[in-house]
Amino acid sequence: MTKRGKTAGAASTSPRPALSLKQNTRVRPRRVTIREVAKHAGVSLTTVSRVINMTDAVRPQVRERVRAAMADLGYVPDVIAQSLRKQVTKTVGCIVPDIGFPAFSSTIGAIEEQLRGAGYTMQVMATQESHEREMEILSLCRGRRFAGLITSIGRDNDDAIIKMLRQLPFPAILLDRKIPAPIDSVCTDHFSGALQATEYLLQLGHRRIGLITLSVHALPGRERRRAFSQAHAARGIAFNPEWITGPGFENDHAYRIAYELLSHEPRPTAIMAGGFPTIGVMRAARSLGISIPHDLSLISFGDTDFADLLSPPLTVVRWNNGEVGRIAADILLSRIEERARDEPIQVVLPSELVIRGSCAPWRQT
Amino acid sequence: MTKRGKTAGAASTSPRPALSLKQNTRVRPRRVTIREVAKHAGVSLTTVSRVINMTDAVRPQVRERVRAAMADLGYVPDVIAQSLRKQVTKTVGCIVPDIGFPAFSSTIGAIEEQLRGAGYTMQVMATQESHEREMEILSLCRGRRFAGLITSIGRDNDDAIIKMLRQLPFPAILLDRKIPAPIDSVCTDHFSGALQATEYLLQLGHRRIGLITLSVHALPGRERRRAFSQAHAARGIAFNPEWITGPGFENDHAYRIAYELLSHEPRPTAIMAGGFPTIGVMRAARSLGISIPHDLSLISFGDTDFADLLSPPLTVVRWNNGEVGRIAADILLSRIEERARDEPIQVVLPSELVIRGSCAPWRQT
DNA sequence: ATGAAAGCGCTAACAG
DNA sequence: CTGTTAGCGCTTTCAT
Repeated sequence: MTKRGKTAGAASTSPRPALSLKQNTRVRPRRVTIREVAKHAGVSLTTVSRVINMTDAVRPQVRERVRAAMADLGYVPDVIAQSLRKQVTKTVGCIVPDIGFPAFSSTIGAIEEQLRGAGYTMQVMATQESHEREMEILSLCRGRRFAGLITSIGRDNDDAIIKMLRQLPFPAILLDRKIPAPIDSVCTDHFSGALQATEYLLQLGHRRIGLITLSVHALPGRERRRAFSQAHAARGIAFNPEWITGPGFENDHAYRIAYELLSHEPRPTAIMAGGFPTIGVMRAARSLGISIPHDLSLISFGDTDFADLLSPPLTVVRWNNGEVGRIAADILLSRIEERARDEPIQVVLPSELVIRGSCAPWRQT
Repeated sequence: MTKRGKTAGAASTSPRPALSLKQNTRVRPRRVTIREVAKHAGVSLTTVSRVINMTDAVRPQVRERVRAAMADLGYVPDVIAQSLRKQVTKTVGCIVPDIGFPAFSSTIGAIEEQLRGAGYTMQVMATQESHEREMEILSLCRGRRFAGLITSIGRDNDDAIIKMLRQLPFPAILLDRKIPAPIDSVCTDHFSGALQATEYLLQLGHRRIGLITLSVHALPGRERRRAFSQAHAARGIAFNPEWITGPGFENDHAYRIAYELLSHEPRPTAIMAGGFPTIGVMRAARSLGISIPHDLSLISFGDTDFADLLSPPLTVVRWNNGEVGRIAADILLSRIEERARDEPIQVVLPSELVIRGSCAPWRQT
């Protein structure tokens, strides 16, 4: 940690440090209240409140006087006080496992944009995939009077979490998760994408396919496994359950899993892996001298900007994370503003296989 | 937008839709107040408040009674009311140009983690690089009673922004920006990284180098330009100012710039580009049949997980965005809790050249 | 060790 | 159209 302090230098010419060591302290402007604005404009609080909220007619002349007073004094209404009084906030909570993780950050970005457009702000919290943190955060949310909550909780079959979610005093919407409760959700159709991918590999002649994806505790993990099984079953092909595995979000975990998977014979001739894990697989393959796609075919769940610049260009299952966020925000907003019908809204967005260069036909062995 | 509604089904057996269309409405639990807890425990509000805040001694027996009442009723203190009363919030604002942008999201992730550890939450806002939005957001922040603000404002030489920043009623810290005001900041030493990169290229014999980076309105852009010039000057080599250009954060903008740069003779024999723009350059080079590193050397500002998996593996200037966020959060926290000395704290973190395979010696032409 | 009362800054009846 | 008044849920003197 390279810290280089830097003295302000302004008063550095004075011979001795004066008594007040605080002379450099930036004096923070005190907050101006509605009361002072009222006095300055020669009206009552109510009138000021009215011009702020445009809730009632105010004589134009007076309104301008108040506006001027607000500008003069640099008045900005205290959102905290407003929220307390109105008993509502314009803040939405957003809980994800990891903010820095690209899939989440692009979703979060879209959510923020959508919320902001509707006059809401967003508070983001990361669970770091810890159940404990998740509970902590959820209970914290209860106290925050959020207008709503958008979340991709870690596992969707956790009773304690589900209970907390149901008890929230505001609407919530799930991202890529499904729980046994009447709650809105926006999911990607990971089943269909994984099905296409598996079938493609099977068609190419692969008979030993590995699957690295989320655990069964999250919808995408379950759906991909289901698609994987179904595609195999449809052709009467058996698969090795040991080749199905679910890593966390950490980077090198996938590397180790892939290394393990690829270093025992017989090894998979093809692997399908989550976006991040794919990088681990590529690295493991390189370490082991396994060439893609000749010795190993690879499909990534999730497209990226650079996927076509890798060598070979990555074949992927593609969907739109931004769209997931945007739609989730829209639905939540409609729920908050009670524009939505009572039934839970469940949206499923498509995913598709994008064939590039990381898969090759498998010579029968 | 594929919306598939789904009826709740529970009451679907009833012959006629009953009068209450709202029967499926999830009844949101009403908020429990401190008053009810007090009544339930047979004590006064004050006592309950005391056990919440552990601010005064309460007889253990009574304390347990209150605790039980809180648990029974599912009481969670109203943070809004607490904030209003205490005149402080435990929320920090965070403003960046784009949340989905990897460099920012990893910083944001680290900030959130650090803040959460100290009991703070974070509100993120994106400016989308719009000056107007920036002003809007900044003024919104004033009203939010944030405990502090962490921001990477769009341009650091904008008087209106600087003025707003100074007038904030809470401490702020800048990320990779420097403004003429006594304000804390955490920056990466982009100068040194860019200097190493330029010198490396020059050493390899390149005499026509292009630079694609942020505008001069942001510190990194200025520092990289300065390093670029200095390295050239030190060797008495001239450079073409038209080959220095600053794109926005959008993806294909860089592609167009690079395409332009590379399609006129004489064209650069080497390009240094920001992280995202690098992808655009690679794509442009591919479109034009220019091979890297043989026909064009390439250095990226900013490392990524996949940089070594590209072909060729990307030579980059590397620094640590997470560290920037963590340190910024720490400093802000120390400022908020008034543990910091009065002088502005300016931290500069190192950057370094990581040589991989995307640069080659240039045959003299 | 506990309680009563006075607000934090603002909005929403309710009168004029 | 404008002002007076009563809180929102909580913390904090100040008494007891």
